[in-house]
Amino acid sequence: MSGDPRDFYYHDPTYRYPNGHYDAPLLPFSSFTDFLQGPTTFDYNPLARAFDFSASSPEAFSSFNCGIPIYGEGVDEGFSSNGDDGCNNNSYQVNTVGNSSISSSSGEAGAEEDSSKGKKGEAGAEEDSGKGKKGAAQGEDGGETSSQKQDKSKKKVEKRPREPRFAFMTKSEVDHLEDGYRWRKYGQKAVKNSPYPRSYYRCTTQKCVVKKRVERSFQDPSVVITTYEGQHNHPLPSTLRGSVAGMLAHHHHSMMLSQPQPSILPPSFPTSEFMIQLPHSHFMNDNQVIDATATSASLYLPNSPSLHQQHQLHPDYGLLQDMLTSAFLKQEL
DNA sequence: CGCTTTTGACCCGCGC
DNA sequence: GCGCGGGTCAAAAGCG
Repeated sequence: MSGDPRDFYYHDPTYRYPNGHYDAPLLPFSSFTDFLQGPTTFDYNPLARAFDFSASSPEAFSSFNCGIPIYGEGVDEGFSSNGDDGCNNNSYQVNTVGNSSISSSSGEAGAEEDSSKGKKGEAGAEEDSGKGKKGAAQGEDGGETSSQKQDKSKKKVEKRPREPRFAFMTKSEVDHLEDGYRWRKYGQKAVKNSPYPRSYYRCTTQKCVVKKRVERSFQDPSVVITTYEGQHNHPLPSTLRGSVAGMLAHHHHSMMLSQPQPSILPPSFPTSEFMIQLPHSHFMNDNQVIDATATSASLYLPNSPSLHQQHQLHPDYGLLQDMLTSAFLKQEL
């Protein structure tokens, strides 16, 4: 881990990496002590969940951030660059609410192309990706392996576009936040320039290809950066209960049924729902900070103090959604 | 016993 | 072509 200077840069939200990536903006939120009862959690699907649910864990986190990274238009490849350059090291400097400053490096590395490495194992699931080849390597059979490799290289399989990703930061003592879904960890890697590792999780539901990465910000160890990729194709596990599950499931459901503009990436996360509505340019625009407490939420626009607004928080995060939407629209004006 | 986590090896794209 | 770094695989270990 040496540091690449880039890691410490402030990334211009509008900057696009050569690969086409956008730097993602992050929206910091603060204190929902409400549910915060848990140290945990929440992370995942964004805000929505965050807002309410979480339930299970009892600790509290004082603030969380949420952001969307990317959508590339080109979906594509973008992310894959793992290389050193750009992608992974993106770091975002986010405004902070109160005094905590949050910044993260999320690397968005994304590199996942789906197919890449073959997936053999779980195979079942994805049909799609198909491409996979198995990890030949692992085996020792050289022959096949090599042939397989050739195959791959020769045919360029088109990689299927990567699922939209959604990242957000959460102040939490625990890395893995409860979000209502069941996940299985399938890998962990050291993060460049960070003492904290990044963990990779996959949704355990069959045929669901949603993945998520969890890592702790090296700049602010109290912050956990969670990146979701893909959309769940199933309801929340019934085991999770309660309102949480119910709400989430409900929400999720409706989202799936109503995806208006496919072209724009509708990530699976509730939050993304409203994010999608925002014009890119503005959305990427500077850092917006949202401060939410159990009873109210505020959106701070660093460059426009006057836009600061407060709203009552409802049990239903829909309100938050509205708040965010209107806030962004205002900013636009 | 079944599922999850751990963990080292491997794959792959990219820059040099 | 090589090395780097992110992401994934899968055998082994751990856990309830």
